[in-house]
Amino acid sequence: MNVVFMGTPKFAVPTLEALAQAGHEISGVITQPDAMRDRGKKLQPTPVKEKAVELGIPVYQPAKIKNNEEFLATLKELAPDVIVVAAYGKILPAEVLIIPPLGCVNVHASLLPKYRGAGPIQRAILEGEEKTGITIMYMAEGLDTGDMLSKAETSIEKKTAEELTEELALMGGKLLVETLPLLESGEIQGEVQDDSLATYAPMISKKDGQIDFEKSAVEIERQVRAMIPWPGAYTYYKGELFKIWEASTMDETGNNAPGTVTAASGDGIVISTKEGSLVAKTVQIPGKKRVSAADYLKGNSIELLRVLG
RNA sequence: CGCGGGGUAGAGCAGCUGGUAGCUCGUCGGGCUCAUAACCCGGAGGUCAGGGGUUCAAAUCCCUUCCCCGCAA
Repeated sequence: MNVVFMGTPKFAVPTLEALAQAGHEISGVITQPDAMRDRGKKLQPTPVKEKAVELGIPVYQPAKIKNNEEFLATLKELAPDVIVVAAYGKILPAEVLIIPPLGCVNVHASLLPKYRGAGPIQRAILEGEEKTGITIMYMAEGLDTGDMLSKAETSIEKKTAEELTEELALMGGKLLVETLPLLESGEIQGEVQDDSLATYAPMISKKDGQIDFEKSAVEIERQVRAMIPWPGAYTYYKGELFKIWEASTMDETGNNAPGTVTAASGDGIVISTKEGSLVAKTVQIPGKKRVSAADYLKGNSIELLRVLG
């Protein structure tokens, strides 16, 4: 099939690869414009652009999609049978959605209708879901509201958002190439989403990483996993940023105020919470690398009974 | 050239108002102990990221290269 692919971050790359590997003719790749991504450096291409260039596919990076006649014309010229979208980063207007005969198909990282939106993976972890997955769906004008075509599941367990993203990305590419032929032959039809079950997963922001020790240790541990690789779960120790990259929980709540450091050893830095205690296993302070609690304590002292936050 | 922190023994850090380097952990040897990831004694281990400069003398001051990281995006 003649496919136009739209995607931006790392998550979208395996889908692009899967499409190419499945032998589809990818006439164009649309991705976000290059932007300043790293410190000090200059413009950086998106992961999808890098892969597209590697595959020798023409790349388009329109600054905007809406009311962009030139882009619309280009898209029509590419004459895709279907447009595949994976974490592109912008809402597609109706005039784009109607271009491909087979429609626009989205690879979404949740089991819709739950977790519509830009942060489905992290939100599923935060909420303590046992499983999540991939939904391949038609795109509609609403946010992730289109009819569903296929799904695949995986368990969350103690995975981090980074691990889940990688896993789901691969899963998404696989499921997509399995779904496309069925779509082309008309063997499957979209299943309408039950809006009453829908939840919204807003994009993760820096602030989502701030730890609130008034929550339970279990919730905070989920937050730690959900904030990997970005922005990282953090609190403050003596006014300085203190990130926790890996943690476990203990049942003991104790009598200390939430956020109090109650113990520090090679096994971890124990912090009391509203319910249970959090044991920080891997931490990081500004300008330094992530280190195990044991390594951290070799050269840094931690004041017991100090309250973090 | 977005702002900033940092590269010192295997690991994590101190020293940085210049005079050949120190702490904690680990490691090796010994001692104590019923016993120990405990304690005591002793030892090994460092071109102080690379290059250049200032100086009688630089980890410490100046210039530069490489690498790591926090913030901001």
